[in-house]
Amino acid sequence: MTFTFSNDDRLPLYQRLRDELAANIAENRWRPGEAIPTEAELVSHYGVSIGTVRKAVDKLVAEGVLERFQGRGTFVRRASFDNAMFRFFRFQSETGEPLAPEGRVLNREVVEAPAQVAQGLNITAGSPVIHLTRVRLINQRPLLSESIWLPKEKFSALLDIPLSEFGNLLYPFYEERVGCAVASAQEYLTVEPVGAKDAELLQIAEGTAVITVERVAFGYDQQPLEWRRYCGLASHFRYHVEIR
Amino acid sequence: MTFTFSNDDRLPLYQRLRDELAANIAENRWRPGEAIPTEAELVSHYGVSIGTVRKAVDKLVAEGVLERFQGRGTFVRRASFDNAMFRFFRFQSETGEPLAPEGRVLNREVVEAPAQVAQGLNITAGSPVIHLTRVRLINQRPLLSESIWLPKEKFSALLDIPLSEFGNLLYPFYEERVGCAVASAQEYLTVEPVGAKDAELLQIAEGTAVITVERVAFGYDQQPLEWRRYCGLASHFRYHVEIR
DNA sequence: GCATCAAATTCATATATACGAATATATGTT
DNA sequence: AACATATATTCGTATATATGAATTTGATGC
Repeated sequence: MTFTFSNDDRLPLYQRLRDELAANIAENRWRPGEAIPTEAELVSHYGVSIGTVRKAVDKLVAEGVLERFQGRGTFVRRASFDNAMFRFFRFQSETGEPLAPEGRVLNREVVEAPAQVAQGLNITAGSPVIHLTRVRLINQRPLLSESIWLPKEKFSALLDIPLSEFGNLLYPFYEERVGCAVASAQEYLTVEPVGAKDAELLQIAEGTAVITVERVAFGYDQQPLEWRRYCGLASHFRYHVEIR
Repeated sequence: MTFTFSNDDRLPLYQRLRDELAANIAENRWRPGEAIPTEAELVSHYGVSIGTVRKAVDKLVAEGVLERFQGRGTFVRRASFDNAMFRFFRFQSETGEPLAPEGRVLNREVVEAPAQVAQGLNITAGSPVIHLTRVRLINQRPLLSESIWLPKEKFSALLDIPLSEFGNLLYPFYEERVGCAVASAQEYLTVEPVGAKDAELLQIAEGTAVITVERVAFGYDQQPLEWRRYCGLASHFRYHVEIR
């Protein structure tokens, strides 16, 4: 009744165990926010030593997939995109107020996936997708203009929900209504002159320099879930990196 | 004749060992590119187990300070800033040529440190600093305009060297001529309308949007060595991040 | 119910040991 | 001198074990 690893036996054992653990998350047997089995349980289930278990878990912690808490357990980490709006933009609060960002979906339509969207979502061009137009505001001032595309098949449940119920954060909303949790994302930044539609939504002059971000969001199974493009005034752009 | 740790004994042993190893690098006893003692030597010198040594080294590897090579040894990592020019900017090569970037120092002067420079270098405002004006070119086209400040005291050797000998990469040049190796850096990005001087150097119209980067470079002892501000056309800006 | 204390659970630290893999060094052969 | 081979060195993987720290759970008393 010992576990037999299904993957490549040329890899070190802790790597193969890492892959097994990751598969449990990708295939939704272990869900975000939940505890995975204890180290002792993993030892007996997989028939490896505690050192190997810890090394495999170490890797997944470093990858941001798991989170450990001494005395409590090891949990599937829920990716936090709460502050993604502030990753590249800073909006000064006059009086140091909390700066609660609001999200407002202005329009929803089903369209055929444009080429770039289809490529990002890894679907065939022309497949039906849901397209959301959304603005992010602080103190009623529109600061980011977003265009969001979702595969219609997987996200069709969103078509029956009034736009006013979408709330300020989309990813928890997706998870709640569609059961799709976002695990990671890739973002690509450029600077562009703003187009007519975004200019109107942001209440700025057409052609003003904006930072344009294209994002693909992935599930725990690495499948693309959402493609979006958003932009905000370049004069609000601020970013910091450490180089080593 | 056993080693006694000098640091806080409330910290775990591997942490304290990490700090001891890091101090050897910060105080220049172990130099970039060189091998540190073998794991077996560290075990006997510090009187700890191999597991603890490996955990301490693991940390420094994760921090980018050390580099391990199976069968060869563990080395102090030399930070590579070769591609820093391409971290935020992409310049298309028409024919897919190698794109060899050139660096050209146009001017060198000794001035009193402006407030922002002094703050970045952690010296008192008004202290003497060397100010370099430099452009980075590809195929003779100026693409980045740089302003570089160095503490005069530490870098005075640079004042005797003809500007033509500064070469295309400054950090290896600093290390060779001044003995100061750069270990890490912090960069802060914004988008600005270009000023008159930079516009002239970049041969663009004044007021064009440029990405402005402010950088503080640190030595292995975490002391600031260089402060610079550089800018390049915002239309050349491209950046990619992964979010987890 | 509620607070308090004890016990159990769970991850973290530290040591010891054995063997494997990658590389460098020494040796021997031609 | 050049090459092949054996040996030594050095980091990598895997196991076993003991103890400590942080947290949760359960028992107890009021």
